[in-house]
Amino acid sequence: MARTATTFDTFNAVAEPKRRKVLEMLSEGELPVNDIVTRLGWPQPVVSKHLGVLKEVGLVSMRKNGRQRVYRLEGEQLKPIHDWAKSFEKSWSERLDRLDEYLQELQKEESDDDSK
Amino acid sequence: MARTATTFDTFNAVAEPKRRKVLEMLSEGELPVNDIVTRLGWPQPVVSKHLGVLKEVGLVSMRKNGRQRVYRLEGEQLKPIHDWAKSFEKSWSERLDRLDEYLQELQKEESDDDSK
DNA sequence: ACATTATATTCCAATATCGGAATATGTCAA
DNA sequence: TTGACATATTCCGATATTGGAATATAATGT
Repeated sequence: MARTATTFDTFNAVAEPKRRKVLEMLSEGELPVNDIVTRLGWPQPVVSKHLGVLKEVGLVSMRKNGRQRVYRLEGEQLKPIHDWAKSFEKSWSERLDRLDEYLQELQKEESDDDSK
Repeated sequence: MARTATTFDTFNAVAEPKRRKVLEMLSEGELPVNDIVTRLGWPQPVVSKHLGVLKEVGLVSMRKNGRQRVYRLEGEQLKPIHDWAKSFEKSWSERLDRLDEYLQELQKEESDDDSK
């Protein structure tokens, strides 16, 4: 068996750097394909293919406007990734917690000084 | 050119469902390989290989203990993913914002009723 | 009907993947 | 040293990927 298909889920779709770039670009508003092509400077088929993958997993939607196809970000689809990563938050915030405690202790000492 | 290497970055490493499973398991505490093997029921080489990828990108670290190798989660490495996804938060919270407004409006109407 | 514009699709080569089987390496114990 | 245990590595087959080139499709204007 080979690697999990790219179109299988959001995690795979987003693993490709170029696709993340496209999503970032679309986060500022919907865009027709050609705008993405000119802004990013990639060959048009490359852009279309990546948009195809993103559409397949629901990360973008498409609307026809004349002969243009306007793509729009569907950001809710990124929430599962956010939530999954966030579920590990504890493991990177522990250090900050300790820093917090330290700072609180400093403050306490300061107010002790004040009360003198 | 083929797909971006799995060992290239965290996003790719985490795109594989089995590797996410391993990370979730390690989030409860460090474990030697064999514990992971028996808990997940996967062939030992499969587990070792996935651990290898995770170690390569720094998502886990390893410590020798006798003939065992104990793996530990390095959760800070997931923060970039969290932050990236969070940067799109606006696009999925807008609906909720609107829902909030709606609910607040409902409440206001209710208290108007109360005041009658 | 035809040319033009905008985009998608197909075919291809090079490459990287994942899992399985077998085997190698490393560590301890007797 | 020999054996048992824990884990990593190598080799392999089947498959999916990405980008490029060429081409197909679709919509518009003349």
